[in-house]
Amino acid sequence: MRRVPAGRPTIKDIAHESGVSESAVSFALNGRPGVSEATRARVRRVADRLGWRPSAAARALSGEGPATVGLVLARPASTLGVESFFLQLVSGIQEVLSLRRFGLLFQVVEDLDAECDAYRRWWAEHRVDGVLVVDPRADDPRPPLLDELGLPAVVIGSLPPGDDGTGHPGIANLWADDAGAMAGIVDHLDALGHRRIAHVAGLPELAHTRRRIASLRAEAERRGIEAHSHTTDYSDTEGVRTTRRVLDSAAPPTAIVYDNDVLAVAGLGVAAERGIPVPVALSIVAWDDSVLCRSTHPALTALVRDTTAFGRRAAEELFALLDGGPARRVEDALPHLLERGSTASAP
Amino acid sequence: MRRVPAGRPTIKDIAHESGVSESAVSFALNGRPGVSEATRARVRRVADRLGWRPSAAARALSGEGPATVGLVLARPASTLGVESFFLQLVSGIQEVLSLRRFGLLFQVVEDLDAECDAYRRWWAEHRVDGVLVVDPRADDPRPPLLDELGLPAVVIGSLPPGDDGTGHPGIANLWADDAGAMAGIVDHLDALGHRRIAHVAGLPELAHTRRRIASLRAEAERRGIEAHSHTTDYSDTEGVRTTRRVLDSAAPPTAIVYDNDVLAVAGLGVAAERGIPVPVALSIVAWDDSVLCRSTHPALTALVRDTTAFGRRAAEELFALLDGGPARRVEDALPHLLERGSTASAP
DNA sequence: CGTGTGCGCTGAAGCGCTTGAGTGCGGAGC
DNA sequence: GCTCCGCACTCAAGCGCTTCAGCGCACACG
Repeated sequence: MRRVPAGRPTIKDIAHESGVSESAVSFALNGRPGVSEATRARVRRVADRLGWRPSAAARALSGEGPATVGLVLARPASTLGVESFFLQLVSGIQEVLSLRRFGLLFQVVEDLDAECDAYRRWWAEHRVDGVLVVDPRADDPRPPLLDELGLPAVVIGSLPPGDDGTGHPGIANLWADDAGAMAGIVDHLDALGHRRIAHVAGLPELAHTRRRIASLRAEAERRGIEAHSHTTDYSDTEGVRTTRRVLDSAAPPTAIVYDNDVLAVAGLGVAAERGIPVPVALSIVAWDDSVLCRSTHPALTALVRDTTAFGRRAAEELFALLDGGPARRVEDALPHLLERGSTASAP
Repeated sequence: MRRVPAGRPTIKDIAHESGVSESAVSFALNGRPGVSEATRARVRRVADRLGWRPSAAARALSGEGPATVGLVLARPASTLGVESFFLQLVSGIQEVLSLRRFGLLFQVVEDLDAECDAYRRWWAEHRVDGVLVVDPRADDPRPPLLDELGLPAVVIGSLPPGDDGTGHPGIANLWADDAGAMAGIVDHLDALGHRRIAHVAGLPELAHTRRRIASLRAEAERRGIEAHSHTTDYSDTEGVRTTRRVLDSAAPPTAIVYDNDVLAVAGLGVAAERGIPVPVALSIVAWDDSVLCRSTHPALTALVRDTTAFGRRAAEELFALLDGGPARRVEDALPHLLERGSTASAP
């Protein structure tokens, strides 16, 4: 019995072994016409036996593209690492990528400029076939950049109010209905009798922050509820500070909506520190569920969405784009509010 | 003025433009001898002007390696996404990788088998130069596999008790002194008068869990303190359940050490639910600091380490290995205990 | 003035794969 | 029996870069 050649086998080895040319092997293994079924089967068998895998580099060089998708997370180090959203998203993305043996090139950077640099570099170095863009924002420089580079991309998240995503024909968009979700929260709080609501929001430049703020204002106005939004940088420090300020105001809210789990937990901490009973004197809602929301006492009422599925859909959309499909604008399922122990009737 | 050629410029374009051969361009741009300084400068200028970047694929194909490092995170979906440790580690890793324009290929998988598959695939497809391995465990199949594949690797984290890391010559190790850190915690609690300590630990198969458990037992025995460890899967659910069980025992502990921030927050929630005042009646220590530990009320006393620096050192160690250095075994700085409001004298 | 030496550069091969242009051959069609 | 066609396959070029052998030239040396 012949030994498997040392090092990784190449199609040349397979060609040798099965007595056909390299091109025949290539045809056979890629399932394209030009070889008989008998030959195809034989070649496949030999390839399996030798444990052959296509060299990503060689494929990339000869036109196929590097079979890799890029993802950049632009977050200052201080806010890094606690949000549940992100790894779940990645997990979903990879479920889909792995079906086609695509890799995920991942980068964490400090700011938007660095993110754009990363895209440029990946493009210039032929490192990715396309990218997934998170945290869309107002006046976002990334869609025009990616359009210019001709790098297929899916923007994950709702676009800023007024932007319908048609400006950049090469860029697809998978959006969550932040406005609708906020309306649902206000609905719930309204039904509980809350008339003063505070909203501790995330970064003001993010599109979804703007959508939520706009939706809160509209909904509150419609119902004659008093509501104010306060943006933060998502850090616990600002979560604490903002919560304190809000509670110190002349007419403090009876309910606070937090834009993520970390902020909500920080807010709950402030309530505990002040001896304000939750939910009796104050209701708390967290946007995005996570382990955290379940761990606190009381557990937090949270807006639940299937982030893994969200990631899956984003990756599918990107594949559709890579396969030559149109850049669509797709809406994700509406998240739902899971009532736990942190919301109750207004005092 | 000549237009920049459409698409990405190649060294051929540069060669044309600057009137030398492609090989001269290659020499010039890679800083190797064989070209005059004048030519080198000229070529560099042209390359800059055209915005040239080496094609990762072409480089990879011609011997240089793909300039990419792999990292797999094997976690069941349920435990995913809340630990602060991970993204910080990645952030540190990338600070170092970016210095040499290396990319990070990242994968999240369900279990260890899938992780090994990922390594095999990356190796076969020439996708990575080396990998970083996290969560070392007892009877870990990964070092022998990577050794066999000849894939340079750095194992991040302490090896299991009894394993000195010399078994696999190609694999470096960056370890944190979990035993020493645990000793420091016991020290602190002992000084506060605690005589009954519980340890809500992580996954029993992980090496650092074993080190911590062994160290706790040794330290407690030495001081005549009663101490028990209880392993969990890191989930909040088990954190809650284990804390309840521990507090229900005949002689409940006066201090609990949690193996991560999520477990600790879950534990604090149980205390709140039962009306047990922290730290008056119960002290809580969290292993690994994070936003979470600062957000709760009271804030959690935590074992602080510089995870970003840890990541940086791991990446440096991998580069050293790729540069042909020996596979070393390096110890990271000892973490320190940051006292916050969750520890006090024993009741 | 011839030879040796090293510098600065060129030419060509090769990495593993894809792909379009052939090539040989058996069978259908007249 | 000849042409024509299409199938199954081979050949060779090319993707962008590295690298090694080699080559001409200026200069130093005897």
